[in-house]
Amino acid sequence: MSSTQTNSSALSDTSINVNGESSSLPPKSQSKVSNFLEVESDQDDIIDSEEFNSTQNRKRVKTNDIVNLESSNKKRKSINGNNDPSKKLGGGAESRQKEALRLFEKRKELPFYQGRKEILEEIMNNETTIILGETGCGKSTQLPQLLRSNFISTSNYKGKSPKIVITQPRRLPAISLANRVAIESGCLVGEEVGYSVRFEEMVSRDTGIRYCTEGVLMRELANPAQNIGTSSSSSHQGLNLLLKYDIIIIDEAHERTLNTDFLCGTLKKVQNIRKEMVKSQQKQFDGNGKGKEKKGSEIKELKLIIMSATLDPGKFQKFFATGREALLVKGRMYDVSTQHSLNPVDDFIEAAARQVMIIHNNQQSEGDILVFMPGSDEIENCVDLLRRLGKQLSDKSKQIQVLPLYAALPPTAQAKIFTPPPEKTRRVIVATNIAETSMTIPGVSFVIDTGFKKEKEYIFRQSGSIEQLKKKGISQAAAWQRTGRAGRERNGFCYRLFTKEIFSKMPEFDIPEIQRCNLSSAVLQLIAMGQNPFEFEYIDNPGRDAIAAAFQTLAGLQALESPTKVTSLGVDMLKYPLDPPHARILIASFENGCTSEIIDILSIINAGGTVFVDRPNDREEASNSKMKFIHRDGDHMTSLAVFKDFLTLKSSLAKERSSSKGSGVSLVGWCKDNYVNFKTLNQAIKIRDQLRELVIRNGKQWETSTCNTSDSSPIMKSLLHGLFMNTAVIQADGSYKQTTGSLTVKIHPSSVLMSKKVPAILYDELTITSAFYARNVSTFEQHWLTEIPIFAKAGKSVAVSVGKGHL
DNA sequence: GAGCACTGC
Repeated sequence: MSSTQTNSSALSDTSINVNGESSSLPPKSQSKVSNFLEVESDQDDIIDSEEFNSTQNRKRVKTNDIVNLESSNKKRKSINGNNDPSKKLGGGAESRQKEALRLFEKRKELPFYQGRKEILEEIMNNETTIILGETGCGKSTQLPQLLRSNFISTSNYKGKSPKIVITQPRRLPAISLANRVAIESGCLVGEEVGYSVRFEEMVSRDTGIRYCTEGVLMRELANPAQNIGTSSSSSHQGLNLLLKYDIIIIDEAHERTLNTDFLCGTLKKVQNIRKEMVKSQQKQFDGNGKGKEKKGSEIKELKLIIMSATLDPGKFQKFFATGREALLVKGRMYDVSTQHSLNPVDDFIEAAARQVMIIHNNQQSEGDILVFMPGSDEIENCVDLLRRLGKQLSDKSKQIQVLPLYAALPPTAQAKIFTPPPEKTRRVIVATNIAETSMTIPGVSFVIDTGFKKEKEYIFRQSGSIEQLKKKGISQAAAWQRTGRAGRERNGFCYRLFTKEIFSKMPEFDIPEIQRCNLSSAVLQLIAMGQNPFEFEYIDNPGRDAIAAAFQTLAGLQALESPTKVTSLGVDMLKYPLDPPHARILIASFENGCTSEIIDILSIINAGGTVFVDRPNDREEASNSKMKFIHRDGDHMTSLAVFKDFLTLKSSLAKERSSSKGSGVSLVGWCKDNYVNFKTLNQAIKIRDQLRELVIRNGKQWETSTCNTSDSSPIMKSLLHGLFMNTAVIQADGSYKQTTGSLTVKIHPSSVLMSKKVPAILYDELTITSAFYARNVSTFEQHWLTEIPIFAKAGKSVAVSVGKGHL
């Protein structure tokens, strides 16, 4: 039995197929390729040739494909000669309406549109609806429009269209979907259809459909005061009831990000509170008979819609107690034949390369090859091997072009996958998980899956958490997701470098993020919302240990007055998009007079990359170049020095440009020459701007820095306020011992302090590989620790008692 | 003297 059948039969118990198609599966085709034997399809609806032709147009309006969306926007941009779709397009309202009307004909062909009646009815009749939408069914673009135009007649809305929010796990889809739906609706982005993501917002008073990232909505839930013009009744013990929205859609819920889970739990609560409020409001109106007068401030119930890929909907059904079947909407995907390795593979890099060459040499059919690897190291090895093999191909035969793809690659290298390959060349892309969900690569017909990924693991310790990046086997769900990448444009093949038996023993789903990450930020938000993290309704409980660890961190940071109440310091910490320790550092900088420098340092840390590029090939040149930036106090001050030079050059280049004097120097060029990571620093600028704005909005100043780089003590003292758990002091033998724990830690070789002997160190993170390595390290004076509350008070009992006392 | 999955506010 194929896994598809397993999957589908599981679904048939719990879902209604709204397209009215038979749920029985077509017979599977059989074929033999190389050492693979078993053949499976991961798609129920194999599209026959007639259907195949008729879907050619549909592909252009395929909704989940962000690359398609982008390219369709780009086309539009070039037609109108305008690079910003948010600005007015060349044509006026009339031409937009025309375009919308033309697109409407295409939208009607989407599976989602065809099932709209059942979908609408289910949503109207239930407070929570779960929709399982296959790739390409159009759910993310069509559902909000459908609700906006068809929900008016229901009694709740009294002639007004409902206000809708739809969340996405990632920024790019939120923006792309808003752009797409704006075009379909015949409006400009920010009018009827808008979006809000970090650093960017396009919404107005008229916006009826708002796409946003999950994090944005989570922040909104925790910040009742932030909403301008909302009455006091809109919040409930610190929880924003989101009264300005009628319907909230959680899209891509199957991804189970930390925010997916916290949103589901919190929104369920909001939904219940609003239901109670509607009831008591009704009683009040019935009592005094003045209901009509108060119509303006009338509270409405909240409708929730959970949309996910076709995975097990049982968890969501149980969690929301819908008592209803989930709606299943068929998609527009092509058939993918899946084959497993007959024997276990011992060298997956070599096996993957060999399989690439077999496909390249044997297959008649067209299409590029996508290989999934766990990490960059394996990718570079595989790319080297493939390029060597590629050189052995005869000049007459079709060639291969091999490209690596992972997040740490510079943008120019990443962009190569979107350019057409050379003539008579098959492209081979060797990628990490980035190609599983974050990036859609065009032209792929073959997937080779090693079955591995890398994942960060947290080891919670009272003395501070330890991180480990581990190579792990993937889940069955992830294997199907990878398989699906071969069937986006035509029928495809997926070769799994693991046996069918290994597959059957893989976990069915990934462990949700909430069960494997640091919860301190989320727990602080929950408490601020008046919720008890130990009693919060979780889809999957993160466990008492993880919650207790978060409590302990927060207590140490003085963010908690009691397990159910946040201190004013804690309230201040929530005002910034930073982890609690980092927020604490920022707040400490207000008193230490070094906010400008601390904002810069925090921006670099949070930019999600290294300051210096580190490639094995040019390590010596890089380390020589690094010398000129080195600050004796450690990595934080060194990063700051690089950032300051970067910013100075940036502003002088901007001045040059305005006076049209070109010096030929570029920011990117400077970064290259100095082995500095442009992507990291550029991202840091964005974060810096946002933090500066928030500091001012919260009545503080960042410009009045009183410190200079020769005396970094105010900066170090500020860092210590957030990182006191991450400190160690030197021992007689030159090793470092934790101050809050008993581990012996080493300074990571990437640190400027690596071979220095300093009395005490603080660090951003502790990782375990061949030893416990402290990364991003600075030195400080040990006696400063007495200024830190938990060290000042006798022992470390404060943090522990709050963490443990209420378990 | 070492190995760096991916997001997001």
